[in-house]
Amino acid sequence: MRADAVKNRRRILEAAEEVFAAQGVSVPVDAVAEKAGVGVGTLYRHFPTKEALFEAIVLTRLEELLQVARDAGDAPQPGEALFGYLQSFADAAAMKHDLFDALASAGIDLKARCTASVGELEAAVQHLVMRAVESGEVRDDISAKEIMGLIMGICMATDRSDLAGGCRQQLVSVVCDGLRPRP
Amino acid sequence: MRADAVKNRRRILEAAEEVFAAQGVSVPVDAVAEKAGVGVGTLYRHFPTKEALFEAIVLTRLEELLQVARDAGDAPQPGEALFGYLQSFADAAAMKHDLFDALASAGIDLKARCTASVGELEAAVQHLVMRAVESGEVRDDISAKEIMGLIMGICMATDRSDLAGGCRQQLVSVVCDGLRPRP
DNA sequence: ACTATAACGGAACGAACGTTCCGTTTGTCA
DNA sequence: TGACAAACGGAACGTTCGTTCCGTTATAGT
Repeated sequence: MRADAVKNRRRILEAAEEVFAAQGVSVPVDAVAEKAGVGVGTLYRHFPTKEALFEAIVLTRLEELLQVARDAGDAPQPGEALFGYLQSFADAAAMKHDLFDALASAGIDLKARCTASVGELEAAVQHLVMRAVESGEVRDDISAKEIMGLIMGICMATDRSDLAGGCRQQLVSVVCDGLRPRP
Repeated sequence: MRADAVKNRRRILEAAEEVFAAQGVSVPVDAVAEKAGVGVGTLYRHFPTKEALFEAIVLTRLEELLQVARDAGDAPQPGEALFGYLQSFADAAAMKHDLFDALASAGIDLKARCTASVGELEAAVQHLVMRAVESGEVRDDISAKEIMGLIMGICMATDRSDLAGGCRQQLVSVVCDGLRPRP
């Protein structure tokens, strides 16, 4: 591979990461190319479709979240592990619009690899939930999918309204309190 | 106004209500026109822009929700009133994609009238919250706007197609439990 | 240095969608 | 019933955006 090719590929990835995170994946491809300082033709030679580029970025994000979830999987206090994870999940989703888009539309029009990764993430969260339920710290009538949906909705609401950033943590904590078993 | 004009206007509104509810407001205008059995030109004579049509539908939905909120405003048991309202809100949003869209993008690109209606709705919810807080059934460190954020979360979670309808009640109960004062 | 070719840039293409325009139809009133 | 205006339908326009194409430029091996 030629030297300028590797350099451009890296620059495209960096630009896409930045632009997608800031404005979501609906941003035009041209904006990514411009940010990277290359022509659209160059971008398309490295990534055959916009969705391929999208996948390259989002998959790494999902992997990061997955890793965090798995790291929390064996923590000594399952309840705290879950609740802490949900906070960092919310923080990540709020900062990265692309991640938010990916999770929000999972299963609608996303390519198979993204859907699969979202599934893995759900499975990892499900594991956190199960452990928390077994330890008696979380009610047993709720699924990982539902919890993730709630958190995503909170991110959406705090993202798109004039709510102060700090209140996101409070909203997540409300949900966490609601997840505890009824006395 | 001519007889066929009245008839067509009504048919357009009915079609838009149906189509927007089922598929969200991003559905092409042509789809609404076809559903109504009229040409796009006719649609545009009755509603000068797509957004005008969108407003006409969504505003009535917001009015309905506002009415329900106000009806619950004087209920004898403030806590149950709030929790019951959250449930019906979630039920309504789950069925109506347009409502979800409207709330999701409130304050971004919505016309002033929609934003105003959302504000009214917030005020009505604020009243419900205040009464519930005063009666000691709901924690006092949460605002109506934040509650709306939680509602958004429920809407989003229930909007996702692969969740069964019954789990919506569980999600609402999680949020409601989280809203109760800490023991 | 020279050439073969990999890679580049960006104009151009096509599809989707909101909106407009105008020839045709239809309701209404004398 | 006849004529006029109101209303209709849908082809066409402009814009946005993903994608392709090709003439130009830069690289790497000899």
